[in-house]
Amino acid sequence: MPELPEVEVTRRGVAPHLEGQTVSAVEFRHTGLRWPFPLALAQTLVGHTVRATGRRGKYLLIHFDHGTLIIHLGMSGHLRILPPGIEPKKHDHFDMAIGGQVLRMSDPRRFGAVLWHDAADGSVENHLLLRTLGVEPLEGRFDGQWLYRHTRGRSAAIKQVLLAGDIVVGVGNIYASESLFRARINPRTPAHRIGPERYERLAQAIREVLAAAIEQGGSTLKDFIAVNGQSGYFQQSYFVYARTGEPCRICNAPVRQIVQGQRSTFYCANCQK
DNA sequence: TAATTACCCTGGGGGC
DNA sequence: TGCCCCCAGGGTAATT
Repeated sequence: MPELPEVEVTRRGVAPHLEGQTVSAVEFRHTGLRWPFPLALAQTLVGHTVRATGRRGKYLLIHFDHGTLIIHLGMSGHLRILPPGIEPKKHDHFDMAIGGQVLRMSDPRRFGAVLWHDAADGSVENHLLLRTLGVEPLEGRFDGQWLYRHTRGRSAAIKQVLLAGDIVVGVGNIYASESLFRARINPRTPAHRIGPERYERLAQAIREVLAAAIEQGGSTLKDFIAVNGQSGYFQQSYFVYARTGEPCRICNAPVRQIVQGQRSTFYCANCQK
């Protein structure tokens, strides 16, 4: 399932095929994903040129002069760049013909989204879905102090506070478990009970885990296929995620699985206090 | 008012 | 073969 590294790997994969190229056609094969597709998107995009690509959290941004196409991959979505004329398959919901190729979005579980933000409505950062997002974890502003300051009023478990996305974005279920393991913090610890030193370890762990996943091409589990059709392989380096009962790679104690906020959490009770 | 919790959407995969 | 249940991200509504 795409998390921040997969979205960033996807962005880097599609960017050279989109930037500076002009849209020649847009096609939808479904009424919508999480939300209905934007009305008249073909009229909005055809004839316009992609100026740049970007990313905010797990939202992929395709910038035009007159607005931004916002794409979220949900939990099973992926983008591919294809030559024209390839027959769409069952879950291929959205095509954008551009520069002699086709950007195709596939999303079996349809939790993803394709949205349009018009430049007349101001910066895309003001979009309803983007304006409440926390800081980017790979940006300079994000560090242990940032985590410490923004968790003073938060009594919920640190794992769930990370997932909420209002303090730091892009730390999904997999990377939250992995980062907490590396920082040696028990995922059930109330966020406001963690001090500056441990938050510094956590911030560093989050940066390292995400950067390593991007470097390695993103995780795959079952659903992620990179833009060139190759799978990433970060899952080979998991310390705890999906390793219930297997020995901790540090101390050999069995990895535990608990449920927090209806999500599975994996941790080592011996290493994480 | 803000934080937290519960629920919901979908469909692949595993277990029986 | 077919049925049922679980799981996932994250928005929204309900509750604390």
